[in-house]
Amino acid sequence: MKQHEIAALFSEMADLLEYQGENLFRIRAYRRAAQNLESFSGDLDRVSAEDRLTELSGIGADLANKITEYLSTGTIAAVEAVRRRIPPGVLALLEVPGLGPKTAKLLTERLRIKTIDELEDAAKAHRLSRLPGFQAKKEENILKGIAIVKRGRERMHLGVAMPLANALMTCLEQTPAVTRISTAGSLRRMRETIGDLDLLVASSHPARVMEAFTHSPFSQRVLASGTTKSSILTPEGVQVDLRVVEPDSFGAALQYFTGSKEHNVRVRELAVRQGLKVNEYGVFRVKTNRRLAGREEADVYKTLGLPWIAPELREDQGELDAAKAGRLPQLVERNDVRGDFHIHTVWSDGSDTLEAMAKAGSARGYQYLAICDHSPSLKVAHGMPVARLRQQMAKIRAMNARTKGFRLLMGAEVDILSDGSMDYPDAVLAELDFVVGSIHTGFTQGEAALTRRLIAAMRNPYVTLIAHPTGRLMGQREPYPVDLEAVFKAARDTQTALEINAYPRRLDLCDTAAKRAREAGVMLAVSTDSHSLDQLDQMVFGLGVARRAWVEPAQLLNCLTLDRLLKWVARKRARSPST
DNA sequence: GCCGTTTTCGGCCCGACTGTTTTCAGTCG
Repeated sequence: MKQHEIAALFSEMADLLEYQGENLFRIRAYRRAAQNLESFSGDLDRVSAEDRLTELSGIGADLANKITEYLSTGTIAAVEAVRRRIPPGVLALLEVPGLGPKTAKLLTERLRIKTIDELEDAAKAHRLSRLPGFQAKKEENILKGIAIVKRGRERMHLGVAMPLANALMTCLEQTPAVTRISTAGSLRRMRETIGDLDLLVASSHPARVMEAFTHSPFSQRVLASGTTKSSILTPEGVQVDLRVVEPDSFGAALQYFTGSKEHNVRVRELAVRQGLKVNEYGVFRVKTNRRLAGREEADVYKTLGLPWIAPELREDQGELDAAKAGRLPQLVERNDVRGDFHIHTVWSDGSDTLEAMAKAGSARGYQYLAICDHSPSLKVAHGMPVARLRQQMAKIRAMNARTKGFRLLMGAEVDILSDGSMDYPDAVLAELDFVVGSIHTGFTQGEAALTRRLIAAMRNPYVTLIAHPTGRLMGQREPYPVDLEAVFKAARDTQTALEINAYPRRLDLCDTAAKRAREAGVMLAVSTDSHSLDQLDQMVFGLGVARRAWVEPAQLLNCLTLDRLLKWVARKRARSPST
């Protein structure tokens, strides 16, 4: 994973250079190289040894040398040199919103301010107003910015952001001046966490929309307010940016406001090479300034000779090349999903009955739900002893006998014990339709042991799916250390599926890991880990991760029909256990 | 610092808002 270390160094270098007021394009080159390295999944040592580093996008002769230098010495002299020139800690100043490199440099050089605390003291003592271009208002804004940093700019997970965005949109839709409305930004791209919420409105009366927005119950404080762009802070401390454009520009504005920034830069570069200009108002021919597109987002891409690109792909991770070559994935959609795995009920720690879950699954158009309550060692979750599991199986069999067109699968979420063995004997697992293996204990065993544990479970012929493979809970628990590449290889070799857990705090595998798993030929499954009826609808969050991982229906276990799913499970069981 | 179906040098995406400016720099997305 050397590429991540190098990416971090390049990224730091970009920040340092920015602080120094270096050439912006040089800074961007470091940022771009860092981003590309971050998503590189090959063998960096080998590419370096074969002298092919410059084949990587954004890596030229200079950065290739720096990578080689790091691979052989563990440091990059140029980064060390720049570090020595800059007072330690000042980069933290850049975290204050509204405070950029120019101001940070001014503060350090003129007032010797090196930390956010020193900055706060200086602002309170009105020492900043002695600086050129500084007056009371700027001092005030810096103090507000510090307050935001200190409160902790924690990003929301999708489970918080999505309902808030929907409530805001419902509120704004009450205004007659609003003709179209959409989410944009990282929420529309379905990133796992969201910083600020971005909303876009089409209207011919922007002032009325802005009025409604800044005076709504969601607006506790107005951060910025213009005719086309305003920002508010909600009572929960969430920043919401609203952009209003004429209906003729809605598509172009949606494209622009959805981002990512890196994707947009690429799109605009592509436009320039065709004598075109893209901004939030449309696509224009540079020479004549004639507008060629703007009302619909798809027209923006079409005018540049591209098919529409799904928002989840817009991260400058090769989607533009794929689009040009006509090789965009046919991303999985909600209607492709035929069922959900990993469902809990009152039989262990869920809050709804088998009957209620079956009804809810059927109502969502599914063919099947795998009921997977906990195994006995997970006492806190009322894990079921074998006898109780068999009672549940009998009940499910009886229910299935009475229904047509929908089936509950007899499953279990079985703990993978610390030695890699399963919490039910194989003879019991063999009675089940679907077995989910999970680690819930012993997170501190270390990477080697945890990896061995997961691989041992995958070698069990009855284990169909590994749930939440890294165990992370965003904001609560870091992922446990595990060699994912080894896990992917074992998953493919043993024909075991890996879960994209759709619970918004988990989203585990995450998008980048799921993408690597897919590239490694692993079958994935999105499951909600539902403990109540409503949570079945969290499928959409897991699908967001799958789409960000370029997953097509054929790569997702729960897009199989019931018949084909059962055959898939049986095929692994028919193979003799791997060695 | 990267990159090339105009180019190996001279470009590199584009615009809104704020504060303080009287024409713009800084910051943000």
